[in-house]
Amino acid sequence: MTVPLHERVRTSIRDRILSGDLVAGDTLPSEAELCAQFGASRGPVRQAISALSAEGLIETSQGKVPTVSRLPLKQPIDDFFSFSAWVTAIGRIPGQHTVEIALRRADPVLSAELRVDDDENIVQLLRVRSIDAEPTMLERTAFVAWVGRMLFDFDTDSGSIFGHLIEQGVPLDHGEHTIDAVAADEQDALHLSVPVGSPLLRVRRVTTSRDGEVLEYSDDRYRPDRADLVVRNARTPTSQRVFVTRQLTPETSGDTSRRTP
Amino acid sequence: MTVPLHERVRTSIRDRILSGDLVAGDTLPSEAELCAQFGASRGPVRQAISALSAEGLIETSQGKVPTVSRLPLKQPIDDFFSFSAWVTAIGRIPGQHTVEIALRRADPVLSAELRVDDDENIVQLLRVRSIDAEPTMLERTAFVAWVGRMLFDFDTDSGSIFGHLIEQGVPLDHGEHTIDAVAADEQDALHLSVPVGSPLLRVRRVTTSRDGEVLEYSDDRYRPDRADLVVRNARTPTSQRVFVTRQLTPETSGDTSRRTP
DNA sequence: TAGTGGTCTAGACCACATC
DNA sequence: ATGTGGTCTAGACCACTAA
Repeated sequence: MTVPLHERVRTSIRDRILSGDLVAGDTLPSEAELCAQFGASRGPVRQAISALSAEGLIETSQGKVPTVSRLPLKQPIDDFFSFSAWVTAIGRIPGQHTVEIALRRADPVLSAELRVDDDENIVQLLRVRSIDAEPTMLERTAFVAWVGRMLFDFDTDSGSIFGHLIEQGVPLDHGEHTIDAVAADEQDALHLSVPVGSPLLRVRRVTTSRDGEVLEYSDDRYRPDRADLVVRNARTPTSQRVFVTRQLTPETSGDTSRRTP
Repeated sequence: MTVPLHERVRTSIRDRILSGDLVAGDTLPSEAELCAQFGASRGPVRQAISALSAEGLIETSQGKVPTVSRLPLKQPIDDFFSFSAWVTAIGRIPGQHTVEIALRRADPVLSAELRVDDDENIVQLLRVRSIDAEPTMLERTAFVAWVGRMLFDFDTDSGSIFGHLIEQGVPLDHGEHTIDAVAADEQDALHLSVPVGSPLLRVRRVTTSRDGEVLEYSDDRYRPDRADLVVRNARTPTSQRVFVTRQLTPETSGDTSRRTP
């Protein structure tokens, strides 16, 4: 075996959690049991447990057997990539309506983002995403040709393109999201049912493989009265983690602007 | 000593890095040297090194002595809390102009956010933040009284309030940032020199102590042509980390909206 | 009280980097 | 060839939890 023992223990436990064999709140086997099970000493077992704890999958404390975290089974990471995964995770029904899917020559802006030549073809997709049938986000996505072609034999109204591409083996791994605000143009206004010029939350995303090859570029615009982004972080040097997720805009989202008259 | 040996090793090395004794790119002592230095075996030393690596302060690889990361000395975490820290870190000059600082009774919305009674006093601050003298962000902050009082003997135009409060021992630890888009109101328009109704990127932040006590609430509005937020993440289960930071809006930020006509 | 995880030691072998 | 970190073992003691 070239794969280290502590890695084998780690992936074994992780698989049991992600597959649903172990559910939130369940207790893991004790260290002694794991040692026996893998014929290992405590070192590798503890290394695996420590890594899973850092990963956020389990929680440990002295004197008690580790338990599976009660966080969403899907890591927030995945939710942040996939609109469908997020909406499903919060117990709502995601919807999508494909306005257009086309294979065409890249224009200068998109060819630069996707790092392809100006005369290369790319696949473009325009979709309206909704939550419980209410239009929430307008998505303008561009794929490099070899990835985008996989969408022509896929019903883009049926669910998560991201999930489909990953199943097909597309190595989507790293995402860089740039967040700002824009005024709705005519197309935004039409599909999101807002007045032209109203403020939208824009998230532009460049998705790459682990090697840094650009696979996808997207310009997503959210109705701010329907969805927000949330970032949680902490200064504490130990166990500092950052969580990013979307959230439904709370009903009571009061206007806190003119509080200092 | 009740504090574990590996913790002592860890904080010792971390202090040397944060104090500037060890600079980006410098090599740490080897494990053997650390063992001798602390009179320890390899276990605790490796545990400390592993933690520092997870923290992002150092980088390790087989056969080579660990080196101090060349990431910004301040973690992105800190940059995301503090406007001044961020602007300074990117080599620009931060500026701030305090429009108003006042001790007054909390209105219903703010008292709810700060979790104080309706009849309690809070400290409110309205500041224009700028980069290289260009107004970039309008900040409406509210502090619980005992924290806010520390600002009356502090020149709020001189720099980072966050830094000042932390120096005073205010246990600012956890932040929850809600990000959306709003249309500029009259006050926004006046101080940011934009037309009324133009889209602004809004970041509302609730800052709490490690115990969850709410200390500060802020409503920050950015000119999207001046500053963006960036979120980087990865799907890979191992070493998955999320980075959030601000960035200057690139000059070449092309409009990618009407690409699918 | 018995079992658990948290800490630490002492020694070993291997893969990799450097000279 | 030597030193480095990566891995693993076997045993020990302590602090905490739960029955």
